[in-house]
Amino acid sequence: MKNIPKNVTMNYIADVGNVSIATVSRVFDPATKDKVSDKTFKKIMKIADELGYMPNRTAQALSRGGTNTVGLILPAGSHFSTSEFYARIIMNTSVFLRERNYDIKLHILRDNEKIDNISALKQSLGLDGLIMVGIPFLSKIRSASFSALPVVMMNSGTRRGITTVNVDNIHGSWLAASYFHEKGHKKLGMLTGPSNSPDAKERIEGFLQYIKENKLRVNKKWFLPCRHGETEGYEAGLKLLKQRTKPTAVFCTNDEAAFGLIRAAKELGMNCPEDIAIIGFDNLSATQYTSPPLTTIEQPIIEMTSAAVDLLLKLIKKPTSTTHEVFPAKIIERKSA
Amino acid sequence: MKNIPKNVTMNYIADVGNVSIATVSRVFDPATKDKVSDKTFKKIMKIADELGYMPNRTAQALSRGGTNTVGLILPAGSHFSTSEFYARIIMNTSVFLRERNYDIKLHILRDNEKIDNISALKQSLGLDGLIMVGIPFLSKIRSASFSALPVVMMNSGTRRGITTVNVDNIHGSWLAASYFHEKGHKKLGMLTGPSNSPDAKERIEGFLQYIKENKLRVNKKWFLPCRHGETEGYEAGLKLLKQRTKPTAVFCTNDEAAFGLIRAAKELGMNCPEDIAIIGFDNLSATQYTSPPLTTIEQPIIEMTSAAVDLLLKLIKKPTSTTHEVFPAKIIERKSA
DNA sequence: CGAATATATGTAACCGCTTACATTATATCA
DNA sequence: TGATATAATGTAAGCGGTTACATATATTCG
Repeated sequence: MKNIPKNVTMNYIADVGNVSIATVSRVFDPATKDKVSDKTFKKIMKIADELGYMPNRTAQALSRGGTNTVGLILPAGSHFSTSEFYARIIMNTSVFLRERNYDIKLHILRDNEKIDNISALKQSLGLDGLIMVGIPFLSKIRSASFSALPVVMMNSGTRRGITTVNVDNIHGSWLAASYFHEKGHKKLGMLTGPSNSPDAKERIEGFLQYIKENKLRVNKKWFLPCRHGETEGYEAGLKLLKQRTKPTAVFCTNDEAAFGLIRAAKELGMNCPEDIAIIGFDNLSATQYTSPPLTTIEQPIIEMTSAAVDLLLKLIKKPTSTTHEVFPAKIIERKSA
Repeated sequence: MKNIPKNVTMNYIADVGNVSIATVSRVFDPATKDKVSDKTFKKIMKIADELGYMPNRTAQALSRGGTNTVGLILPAGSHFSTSEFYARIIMNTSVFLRERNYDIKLHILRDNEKIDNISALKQSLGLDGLIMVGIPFLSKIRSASFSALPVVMMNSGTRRGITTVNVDNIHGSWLAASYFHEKGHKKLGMLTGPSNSPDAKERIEGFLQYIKENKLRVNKKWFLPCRHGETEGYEAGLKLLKQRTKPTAVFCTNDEAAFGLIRAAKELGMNCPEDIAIIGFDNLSATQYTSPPLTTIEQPIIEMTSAAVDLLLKLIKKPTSTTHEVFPAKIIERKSA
């Protein structure tokens, strides 16, 4: 018996089995394995088994011109390392892709990293397609290069020529305003989120829309930007609530900011929801634990992720026209408003 | 001007630039780019820029015999999709690897997926190395095949021949018991976690160790297993606290179970920490929001992740002897104990 | 100025697999 | 049984890079 090489390759299996490399290749490709005689198939499988052989993915990828792996691009950010929202997306995407026999490469953008060439990024990472989450508008990207690529953007707004998946931010925040109003609030404020977030932008829009529809007064001082973290929410909250005249109800573009706002209110001796009503966005698991538990707007992450994956795989198989899917937001009623 | 092919390859760049493919290759390899004349370098760079060329990772990987990507293997689990602990590990690993110019492939184990051949997994996924987190002992793995591979296991216990990174579970839970005892508690109980978790096992051990050292009574009925989720903690908590005689202090192998326990206690009309003291493990961010805020044991995730990455890359470069790193656990004092 | 040395570039084999096409073995049928 | 269809296997050219080695060009110096 020859001595086993460090890397068992298809070639080696072919040698041992006394068949050609093509035959071995056929054995390992589900699409062609029935072109091989039963006897040969079993023989090769046995050898491979004993030698612990599996086809080399890299070589397959090069040869087939596809890697069967998809990139998940996420923005970095200080608050990021703990954000449950992104974590859920990662987990779900990973699981869904796995079910469809795709691998997932995680690519967290560095703080100042620009993406000016999606195509190169995809190529350089050895990817078949990309799912980008929460990426602010990328000015440098020629949409031309874009539309040809299998890319779907989640929670990044809607853009022509790009397949997108979004929650209905407008209606979601409209819901929040409406909820406040029904409870009798007339002075509505907002922690408006990071200025470059597409999601945040739409959430402001929906909130204002309700306000206008119902002829409520809007006070610009009650609309404060704030990054999506607890600390940031706390600081913005302090600023917001220390004002002479202040809102009686505040909507936050995400839950973490709302957590901070709750802390700020508490610190200023205000009671929630009596003195100040609060609604968040995302329905993170911690919303159940705060005092009071946080009323919030939920986005159907599982459905959205699943859709993103399906759309992407469809695009990979055949570049079709672009789609925009929008999923309903839902208010989760707890005790903070 | 020739028409640009759909896939710009090195060959094409070479053609356009009127140099050999080898030269282009040199230009793009940081290690060899100074072997190219300045003039040529700039010329090629300019062309590549205009054509949006980047070397194909897959081809590089095949040729170089390394993919520059590392796999992160995580267990699945129902509670999983929300577990912040794993999310943090994922984020940190991703960032650290990125800094070192490695990519990360996420591989979430299916519910009943066995890993019986690490080597094949690595090969088949096109990976240079593996970081495995929270994987219970894998009987089928021949440790032989193991030790030769660049693998580091995190939070999976310590095993000969495998490089591991762990928090000091024993001391951490010893700390919890000691904290209870100092507060005057003598009747100590535990939600002992999933039966197959290496972490949980050690946490039980450390807790019992303190109990024995201090000659406290141990009541087996106060030690209940429970998977690491809020619901599971709630259910186990109910069972635990409905007993005739019950503990006055309960240590949970993770925070989420502790959250459930808090809920169960509340539901049974017990006050925390007066009637029942509770300590968790992990210091999830939600620990600050519960009522009362949860006292917990923290593991230095960032340091641990960073160590795991460093150890792995070292192993990839040169298979050395295996290491076992253990990081200190720390008690984070809040209001629940 | 020509030989020796250093620098820049080119040639071609190889990485491990896929696949169109060619070839050979086996089955079918008048 | 020989011609022909069918099934099984083999041959070899890629896929897009890397790199040892060969070659050509530039520099240095007695």
